[in-house]
Amino acid sequence: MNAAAAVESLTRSVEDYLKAIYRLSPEGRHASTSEIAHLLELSAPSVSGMVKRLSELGLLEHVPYKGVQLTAEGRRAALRMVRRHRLIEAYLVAFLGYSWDGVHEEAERLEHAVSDTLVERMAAVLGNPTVDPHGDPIPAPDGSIHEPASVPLAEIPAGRTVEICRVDQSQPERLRYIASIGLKPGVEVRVTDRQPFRGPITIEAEGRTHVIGHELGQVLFCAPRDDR
Amino acid sequence: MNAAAAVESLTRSVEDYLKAIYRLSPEGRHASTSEIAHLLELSAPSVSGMVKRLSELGLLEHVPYKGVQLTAEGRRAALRMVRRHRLIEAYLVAFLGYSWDGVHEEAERLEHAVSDTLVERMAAVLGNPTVDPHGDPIPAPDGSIHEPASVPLAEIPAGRTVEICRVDQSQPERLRYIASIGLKPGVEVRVTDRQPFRGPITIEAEGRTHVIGHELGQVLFCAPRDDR
DNA sequence: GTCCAGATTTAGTGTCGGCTAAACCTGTGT
DNA sequence: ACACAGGTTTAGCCGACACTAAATCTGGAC
Repeated sequence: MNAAAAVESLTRSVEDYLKAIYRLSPEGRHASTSEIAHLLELSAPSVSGMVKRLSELGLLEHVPYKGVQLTAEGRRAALRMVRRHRLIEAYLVAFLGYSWDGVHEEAERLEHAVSDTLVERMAAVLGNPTVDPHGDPIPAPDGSIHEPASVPLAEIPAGRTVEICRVDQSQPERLRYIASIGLKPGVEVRVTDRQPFRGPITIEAEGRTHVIGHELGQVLFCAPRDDR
Repeated sequence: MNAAAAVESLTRSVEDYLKAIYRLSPEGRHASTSEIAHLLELSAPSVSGMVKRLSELGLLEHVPYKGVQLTAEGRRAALRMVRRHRLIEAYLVAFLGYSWDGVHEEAERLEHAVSDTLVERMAAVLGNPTVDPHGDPIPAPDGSIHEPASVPLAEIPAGRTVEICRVDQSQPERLRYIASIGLKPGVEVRVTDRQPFRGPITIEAEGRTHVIGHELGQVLFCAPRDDR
């Protein structure tokens, strides 16, 4: 409705909503009120109210009782936050001794406070990386992003060797466990055994053998490879 | 009145008020409502209201119509913010290419977002500095701070050589000018001439001669020295 | 001692962004 | 075809913090 809501000068809250909606509505799907509420740990009515305000600001499209979608404007703002978040994570891991399974919270607060200048300087000293420490792609300053194809480790047949390229970070405890056994993006993994019916998966990584549950296998993503 | 208002979990606003009051009330003096309002660029009634809330929180002592003073609790919180601010400035200058005359704003936002952990890591990689890029002392984590004695350049008699140890950063334009002619903490300066009646001061620094107004001479502070 | 200018506080409002309780849709099962 | 469960929205509320206008205090001039 309203024209250009300056992408800077959005509230901390608004930025969080946009990021959440971006995560929940890939490929033009709709994000529901309750999904957003759950992700942000807010009540459904609070979300309903904010959704109304944001759609009046022109940042999203609201179909009552169906859900919301980002407008181009909203998407730009969301991607800007994603870029910030992932670059901050990368920076903290590279230069300030953070472990890749624990940076999330710090980045969550910093992403609302840094200037564009600072973000770009961090990007520069990092050598303009294209993925963050969890293997998630970092959107370019212009908002372009390409999600490299990947398949969950749980779907790799026994006998294959793959490289972990991404780790789902939505469950912190799992993230910590994965980190504790040395699995992280870049590591080579050989699937030595896979039990049926969502059974345990046996893998070899860096010379050590681990048996992990099917659940964990759905949180680790590998680059699909044509070799052996 | 109230017991322990956790020093963490203060609002951005509250943190700004405490910092301002700390600056305005050295040595147990009182900060007036209008001074605070002016420094924070708020209306006097806004300050009055916040002062009431903060004194109910036990962070400051309010004597109506006279002014406010920090309590021990408030002082701790304020010093925590000052430490954050100055360490962030030092970090940005040292590692991210900021100039010492332009870091202030960035630090102003970041100081509210960083965790204690991050601040201490920045301090560590900096080698636990005791002064920031403007020469202002950085409070220790326990809140202790020692303001080294210093005198304005404007009061140094002609003929003396001194080292600049601190620069008042309250006027950004002056700060920029000072930086542009190469004057900064650590630089040696010889006062070659000083005109009476708040007249211009002639100095030599790093082989170059500058004539600066008395005003600028009050913004640059030097370590008092017993030598020549 | 009184008066007045200027500082301070109180009164009353507004916005942002949360909440709960209640009303309302919508789609599924029978 | 309809009822009902569960998700969604509306209504009404609250707290933090800003504002302006009005009332109030305080200290200095005379």
